[in-house]
Amino acid sequence: MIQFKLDPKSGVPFYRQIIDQIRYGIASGQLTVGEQLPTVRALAVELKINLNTITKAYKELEIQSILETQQGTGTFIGPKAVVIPEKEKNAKLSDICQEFLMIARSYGFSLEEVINELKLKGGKQ
Amino acid sequence: MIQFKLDPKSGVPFYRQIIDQIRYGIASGQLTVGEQLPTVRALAVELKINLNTITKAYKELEIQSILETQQGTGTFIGPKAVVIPEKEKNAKLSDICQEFLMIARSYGFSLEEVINELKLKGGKQ
Amino acid sequence: MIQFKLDPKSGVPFYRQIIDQIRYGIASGQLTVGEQLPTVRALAVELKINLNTITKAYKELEIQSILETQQGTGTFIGPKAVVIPEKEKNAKLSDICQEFLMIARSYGFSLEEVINELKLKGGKQ
Amino acid sequence: MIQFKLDPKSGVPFYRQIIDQIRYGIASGQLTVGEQLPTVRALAVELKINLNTITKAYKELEIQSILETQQGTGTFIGPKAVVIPEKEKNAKLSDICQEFLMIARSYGFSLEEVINELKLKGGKQ
DNA sequence: GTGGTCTAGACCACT
DNA sequence: GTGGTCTAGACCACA
Repeated sequence: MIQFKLDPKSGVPFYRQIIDQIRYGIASGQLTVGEQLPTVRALAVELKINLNTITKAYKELEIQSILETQQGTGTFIGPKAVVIPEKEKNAKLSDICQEFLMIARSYGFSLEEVINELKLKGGKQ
Repeated sequence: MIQFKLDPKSGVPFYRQIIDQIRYGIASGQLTVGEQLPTVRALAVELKINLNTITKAYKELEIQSILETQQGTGTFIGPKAVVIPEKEKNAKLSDICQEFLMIARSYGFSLEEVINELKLKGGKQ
Repeated sequence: MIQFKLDPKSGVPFYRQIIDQIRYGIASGQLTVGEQLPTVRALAVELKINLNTITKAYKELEIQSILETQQGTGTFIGPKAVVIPEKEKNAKLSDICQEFLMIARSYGFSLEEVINELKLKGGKQ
Repeated sequence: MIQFKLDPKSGVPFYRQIIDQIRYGIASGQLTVGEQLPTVRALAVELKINLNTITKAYKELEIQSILETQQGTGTFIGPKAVVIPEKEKNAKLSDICQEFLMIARSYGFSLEEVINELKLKGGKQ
């Protein structure tokens, strides 16, 4: 199971927050292959958002072969969910670090400051 | 002076990329107080993007008192450009680290991987 | 007798897969007029799917006069099972070929590729 | 450019028909890399369907790296649009042929009948 | 002008 | 009950 949380102030669209949390849930082992996700309706009620927004998030993950849906049955973590090609993974890591550094530096933060803050936050969880 | 580069694939809007690069230019000392920036027109031609996009970026930095526009003369780095309140700075640092960690984790990257990559990238420049 | 197989990934609904396999069983001579089909209950257990799904498939074939259900006895291949009006048959052939071509082309397959693959597969059985 | 057509009777969802037609347009050379697609609004008016339906189709193709969208600018055929891994392509060909044969046979059509019909239809276009 | 997101609500298809 | 599709309409963000 997994506890979803939405932050309306973040500027990140709801459906993307859901996608990120599911991806993180899988990567961190909270969600396991074959596990059923909350139904679109249940999650819509829980998060107090529209049903279509949940559908959109699930759909995108299905296209990416991370989720599998069976109409009339439910939505499940797909078997390929864990597999991320090493190549693609490294490229992605490089990408997001690059962008993050750019932003951090634009505020004048040094590499040390940033890493300290990350260690602080990272240690908590 | 400063060399602007735009990446259409990054998902970061053009005007924000420009803002980030100017802020970074100042923080890193490439841009100094009083220095003149390219005219909107010149930059629009150079980056092959719409004039309004540049205007929007300059305007937002002007609101933040980082740039100063003199009618008919041009746009300059303002005197307050370097000053960022300590309080605001820490909050910002926390914010961007928080979001970055969330994203990194959604791809399954560990804190160590991320920090290593950052050190690698950070050392180069 | 006939061995049913369901493919959840195909996108084709279960009840339709069952219908197709029964129709194919008849057309290929594996199922003969008067033969008894598995009970809905038995088939539901065997395929590990809901009882209603089997019922739906049988019911649709009953409407098409391909199956006959005798209360308390079971479901059988009806005597009209083999008869398909020539007109309807040609229209159907045209329909399914049309749709198949559209799909094949959307993936960039040429007519030759498709026909070769079909001959390959068709020869096996 | 490309001429879109929707068939409400086909049972195939609108957004999927659009996806198929774009894929086919690319595969057949009617749509070339970098070409701009109709705006979501324009296409919605042209096809007399809701704007969201077009958005959905474009979005799915964007996730598949077939289209690229720049907010405020438009939607374009992406550079990777033509590249389909040979492996994946063959698997797909096998898949769709398999399913097609199954259906064709369930109606009692022989391999010859089917191939003749396909040649007939395929020759026209 | 472009696309992006979200809502409310409807109806359909499948299990 | 499950998910799938579509509409009408709104408001936002970007160029």
